[in-house]
Amino acid sequence: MFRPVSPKLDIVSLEESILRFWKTHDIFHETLRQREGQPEYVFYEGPPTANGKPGVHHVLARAFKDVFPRYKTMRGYHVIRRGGWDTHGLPVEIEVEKQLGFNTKREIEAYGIARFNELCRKSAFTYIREWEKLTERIAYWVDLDTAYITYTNDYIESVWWILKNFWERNLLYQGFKVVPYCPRCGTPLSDHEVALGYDEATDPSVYVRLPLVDEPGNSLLIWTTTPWTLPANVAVAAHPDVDYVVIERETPENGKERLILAEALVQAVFGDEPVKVVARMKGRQLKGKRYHPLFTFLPVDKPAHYVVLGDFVTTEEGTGLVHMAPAFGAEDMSAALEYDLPILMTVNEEGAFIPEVRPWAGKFVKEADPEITEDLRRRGLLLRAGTYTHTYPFCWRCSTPLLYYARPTWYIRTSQFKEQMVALNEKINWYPEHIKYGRFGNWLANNIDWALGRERYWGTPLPIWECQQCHHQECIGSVAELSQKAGRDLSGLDLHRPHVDEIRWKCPECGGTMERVPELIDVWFDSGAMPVAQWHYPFENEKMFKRQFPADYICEAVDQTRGWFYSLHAISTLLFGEVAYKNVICLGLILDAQGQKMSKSRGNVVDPWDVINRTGADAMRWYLYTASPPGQERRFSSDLVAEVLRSFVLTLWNTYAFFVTYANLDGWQPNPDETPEYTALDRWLRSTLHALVREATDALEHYDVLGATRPIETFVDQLSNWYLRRSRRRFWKSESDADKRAAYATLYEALVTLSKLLAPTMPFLAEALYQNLVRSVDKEAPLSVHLAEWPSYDVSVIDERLNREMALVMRLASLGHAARNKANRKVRQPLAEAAFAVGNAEEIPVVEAYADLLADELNVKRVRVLDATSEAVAYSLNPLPKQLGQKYASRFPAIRKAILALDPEPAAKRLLNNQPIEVNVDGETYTILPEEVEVRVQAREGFAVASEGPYLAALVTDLTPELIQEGLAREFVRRVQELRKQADLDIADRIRLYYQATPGLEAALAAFKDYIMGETLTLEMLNQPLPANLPAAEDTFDGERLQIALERIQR
RNA sequence: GGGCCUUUAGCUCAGCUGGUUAGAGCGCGCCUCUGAUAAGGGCGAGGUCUCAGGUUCGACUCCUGAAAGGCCCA
Repeated sequence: MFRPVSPKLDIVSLEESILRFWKTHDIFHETLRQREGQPEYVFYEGPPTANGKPGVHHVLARAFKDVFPRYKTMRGYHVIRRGGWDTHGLPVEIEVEKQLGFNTKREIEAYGIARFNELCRKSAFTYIREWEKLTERIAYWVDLDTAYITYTNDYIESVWWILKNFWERNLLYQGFKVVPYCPRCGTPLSDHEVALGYDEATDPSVYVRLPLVDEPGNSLLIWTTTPWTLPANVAVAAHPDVDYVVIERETPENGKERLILAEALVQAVFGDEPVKVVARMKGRQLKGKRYHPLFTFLPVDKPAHYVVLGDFVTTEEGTGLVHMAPAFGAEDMSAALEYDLPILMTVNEEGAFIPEVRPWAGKFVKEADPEITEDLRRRGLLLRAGTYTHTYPFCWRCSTPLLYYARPTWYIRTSQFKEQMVALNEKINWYPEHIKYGRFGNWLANNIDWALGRERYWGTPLPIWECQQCHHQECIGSVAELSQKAGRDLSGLDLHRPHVDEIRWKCPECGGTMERVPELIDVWFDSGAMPVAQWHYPFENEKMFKRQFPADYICEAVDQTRGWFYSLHAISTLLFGEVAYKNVICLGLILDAQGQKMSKSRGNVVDPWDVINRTGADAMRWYLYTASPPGQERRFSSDLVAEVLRSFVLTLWNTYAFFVTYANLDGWQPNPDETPEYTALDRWLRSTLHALVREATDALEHYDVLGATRPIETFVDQLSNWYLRRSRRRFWKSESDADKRAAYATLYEALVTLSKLLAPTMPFLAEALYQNLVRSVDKEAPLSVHLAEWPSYDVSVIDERLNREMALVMRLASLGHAARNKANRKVRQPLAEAAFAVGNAEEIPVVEAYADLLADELNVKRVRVLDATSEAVAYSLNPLPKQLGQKYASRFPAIRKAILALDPEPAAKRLLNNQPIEVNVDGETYTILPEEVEVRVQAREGFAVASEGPYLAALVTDLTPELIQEGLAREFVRRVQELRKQADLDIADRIRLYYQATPGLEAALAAFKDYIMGETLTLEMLNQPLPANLPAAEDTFDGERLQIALERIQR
């Protein structure tokens, strides 16, 4: 016996009970124990930070991460799935700062780094319970008990080992560079962090005059969107080869003025205003022209305020003359080095003007922009001020606009490995593929050195110590090495600030004090180091590390292209000259139902729990797999998931419930010793099923989740709405013969196979089916579907021809229904005959072979093929462009025309007899083959037909008295069944039936008494007045009146 | 400004290496079927396949350009 199943499905409580089952039997760990010693399939978990609640996008990533480890486990691999937590970095610090109400680094230092970092350590796991709950509920099997944590000493020590390796190979260096800098966080950002924070910004747009010293009345005209950098101006750059002009214009204030700018930009700057060009010159002729400085807050110790030349100057916007502030721009800095210009640092580390810049001292630079502009206006130096909207980088965490700012910082020489990183990328399979040479490939090809240093508190300290006196530097690669330097055992030392900062020793060169440099490292380096650091390699676990490197599979969203995907790749390339991962699925972003990005500020964030509690985790997972290709951004809403439940989950569930109900009624059990006598329908379903297994397997081998799931939907639809519908009678009939057993065996095989095919994607439903279908009858079977083997397919069962034939039969059945509809003949009314036309000779036997099936489906007494001399139709020819076009190319239109000009009747007859026809075009004869022309049929007047392409169904709609009586009998049966249902009888209950009917109906009932009694499980059928107190019904149909009542007969 | 992606029915998506009548599901209207079904079947309304050029006997599909949206980078 199978456990009885209700067609009503309470999905949420079902899933919860399966969670308990997995927990009780520790199935997850059992899947690992079972595969101990088998080949490894390596998966890396990209560590999330648990200081925020998990959202739908995390469910997306986790759903996709989960598929392949489960699948590979079923294929026999040992798949360690170690979780991980990213715990360091600014996001954590910012949360703690908020909690403490801090805004500046000074406040943190006053509070104490030790106490601050303790809070960070706790904060990193604020929502860990939420993460654990959600992870478990969506059945993402990952080992959180042994998860690696980036803040542990072991993890940090491994990171230090990597850095020491780089140090010894001279891959770490300190540079003074203009970097994107967050004044609020007080630290430079790496390029991939900058990449996270671009947004639309509206900045001032100001045109400023710089009067020339030696040519009174002439001014250089510059343009900038950052007025705050003007006090640091030391030069103006022109392009040597660009044409510049001196123009003369009227001014409201003082009559005439002359301005110098690029000729190409005159129109853009002055528009329709009439200006007169009074001179023209190349940029190089401007070189050395001196101008009056705009501001003189800081002294200049070198020559400044003259025109320099630079190739970076463009004429795409502005004036073609670029103002240079070396402290605040990369190009400005390189020009300053080239021309030995002074560098004016007018801004402090918090992004405010220093005291020397008197009018705006202490003011955040961006807030000073309007005042600076006003100051220039008052002094007559401002030509025009407006606004300019462009994309500008903001801090990815705190949204403060970044400043480009000259800072000393540490770098990794990744650019030296550019070619190797590009070459290794060749070995990685990217899904979708375009990322490989697109976004990721371009990023690698334009690689610049990795800015590693962070001037912050909570993170992996950069293990470089420097002598305060002679600047001798040493890099430390392990705790043991540090102990040795310090001369004491430091194995218990917390490797964070401020504790590591307190370790000092005597400089071996000069006897000064070695102190750690102040920087931490970029947290992306932490995550990219996980292949090594999760095992505390090379200090221990060497075997484990080697077995678990590189990863076969990783999966994250596209925003990790320059994040984790890059940090893994860069570190692995530099350290081992090897890829860190072989296959990677790169997921698109999640949008709301309107296609808008989900964000807290828009208030359109969907809480994954709302979806899970409504429709269950499986339906949510399934939606994510099937809705669109994984790399594409996708819309998401609770309603879309609910549709999955209705159309897919419930269809499958009801098929399953049907099977269990009838199998139990018949006491059917799978019997491996019996070879079922399959019907054509059974063979078709099995053929389709085995083809499905092949397709899903191939898809998963190629990391194609969509290709492994959508075909299952199609199959379930065919299973339920064709196989089962057509087989209902076989299950329903009372004798238990070979035909019935074959039907059970077929349906059983399909359901069990489905449970396995669904195991990686719908782990709950798969388990529910498996437990009842397999475990309840076979105690030897693996305890869980997730411990079972992935199904194999039998090529000999796959019969492509049978699949094509059945597709044709379905199509003809559909046309038959359409013809009935047009003729206004409901299906319950039997008709004498249905005749079909098909497009070519090969399809004719198919109709004959499936005549019984079609007759039953369409409720007709006879099925036949319309013959070529048929009564119902006229023929037309449809030359097939695919075949003929490819064969005859440009002659195709003429040949087509010639075919259409033929007399269709004889031509069609030849073609349907598989004979060629001939046409003449321009004196040449062409032989046209039967497969090159489709024969179409058209209805003649007065027949009930429906057609599509070459296919046609025609019905004989004349009714004989017998047919009418049979129709009445079926109407009667229908009413009785309805009443049985209303009376809440069991499917197998026998009944006594009372009826009263008008004469026409009464005669029909008498004629079809046996049929009726068999259909309705009636043991006694009494034409009597209805007894009181029994379930009863009355109805009028087809002009007849009927009263019925029934009672159950106790057995 | 550059790179990548997307644009097909009201919605979510198919449409294979070009083939002449562009499909499915959901939703809507009408009809129908049912002792597994929360369903199924049929018919209908709903499409300038974002736009403009080009290649071709033939373009949703290939090429060029443009537009809108998204992501990424300057």
